[in-house]
Amino acid sequence: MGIAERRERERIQRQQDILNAAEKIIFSKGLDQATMDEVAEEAELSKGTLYLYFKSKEEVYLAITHRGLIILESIFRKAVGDQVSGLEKVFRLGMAFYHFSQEYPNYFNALSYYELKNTEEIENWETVQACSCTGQQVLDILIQAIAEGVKDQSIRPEIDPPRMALVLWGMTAGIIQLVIQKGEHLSEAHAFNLNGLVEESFQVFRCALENKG
Amino acid sequence: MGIAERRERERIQRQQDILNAAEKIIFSKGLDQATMDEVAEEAELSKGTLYLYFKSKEEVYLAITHRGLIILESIFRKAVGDQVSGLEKVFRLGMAFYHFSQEYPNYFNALSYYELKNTEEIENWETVQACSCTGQQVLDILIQAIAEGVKDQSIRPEIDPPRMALVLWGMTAGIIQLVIQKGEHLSEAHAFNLNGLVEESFQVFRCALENKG
DNA sequence: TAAATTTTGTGACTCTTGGTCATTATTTTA
DNA sequence: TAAAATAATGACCAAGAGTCACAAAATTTA
Repeated sequence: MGIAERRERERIQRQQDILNAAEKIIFSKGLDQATMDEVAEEAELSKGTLYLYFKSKEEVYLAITHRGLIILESIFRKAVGDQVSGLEKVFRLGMAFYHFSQEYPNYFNALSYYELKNTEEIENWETVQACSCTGQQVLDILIQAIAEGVKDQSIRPEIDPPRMALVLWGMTAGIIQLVIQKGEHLSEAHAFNLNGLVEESFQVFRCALENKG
Repeated sequence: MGIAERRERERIQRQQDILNAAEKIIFSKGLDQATMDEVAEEAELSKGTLYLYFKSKEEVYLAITHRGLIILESIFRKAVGDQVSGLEKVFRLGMAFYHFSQEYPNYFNALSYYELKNTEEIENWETVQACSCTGQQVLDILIQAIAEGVKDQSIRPEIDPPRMALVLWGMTAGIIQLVIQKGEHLSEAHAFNLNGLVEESFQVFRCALENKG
């Protein structure tokens, strides 16, 4: 019988409804200011029900983070869709990450929060696993692009794709975060034009990767 | 009369005592788990007294962050003390930052937290100003090193010191954070040796900065 | 279809904790 | 030493995360 399946579908749907409500509240007021009561009201459910679907507020936010990662993965896949050199793919991934941060700032924030958090204590949570997994898939796309670049000789042969992928990821996340978090403050304090700083900073990578052989 | 001065000294001392207690608690249990009651007990003061010296828990942590920035500034000054090329100074600053993160991981975490936070709403706080100011001084050391490098021709002439300083800062913070936060997880999951990844990643900067003219 | 059983939902309640304030203690001044 | 100013206290409050005994709804059984 398909009742169990339908139940599962409904369960997933409820979870998504709750996440939609949570996003509305959290994205508008910020994680700290948002309360579970508000989320419950927005979702037209009682607070107790939220806790039937999520272990805690933390897990709700983690689930939202996972949504962000899914979106990022899809964006990354599109970014490497064209038939271009590995090196070019790496740059497109960098730009894609930046555009993601511009188009979905709230998801980007969630991601930064997640990367700052120590998830060791809660590593057994389903949602942490999911984030970990999707995060790895996203990283794999970058590793793959670098590996292709090494193969097609657009990227220097001595580059180790997994290691370089981590380096690029960390650095790109770092510079984007700097720009979007401290951007306003820096630009008004020093009449600093931050436009293009991210794009510009990708040039730093170019000569590190490019094969001039 | 020197009573006002002595009072001011005592006030500063109390603040420092409170911060010492707060560090003990927060650094051992983490910011979220640490309570103001515990801090008060550790400081052998009543909770109310804490609030005579700090506006909130947030400000206590911000003051701790400021301590970290002061330490970092001192480390940075030492790092550029020798008579070496500007380019070399930039690398020494990168390594100094990394060593700081290893020697004072709790202060580094505080810094990451601070850089993630949106301090716009509380920009008028004394402590935020202090962090902002010391943070700028730290950045100035880097800007100065780059500028020296441009002058002594160890760094390419078309590099704009303030912009490149931001890029290097963001990227370095990003890669260090990646390594220390996700390091354990990544290394056990993929038999990944993260040793030297930071040093290695500084090589990315080398060809971006180095003047081959 | 009606009763029994299982699943899902509820909201009043508890408990923790950041922050306050009327009161008390100490120090300085007159 | 009395009055005034300053510092410290801890009982108290409010807010919000998370719980649980109970209720409603859906499903199964008879």
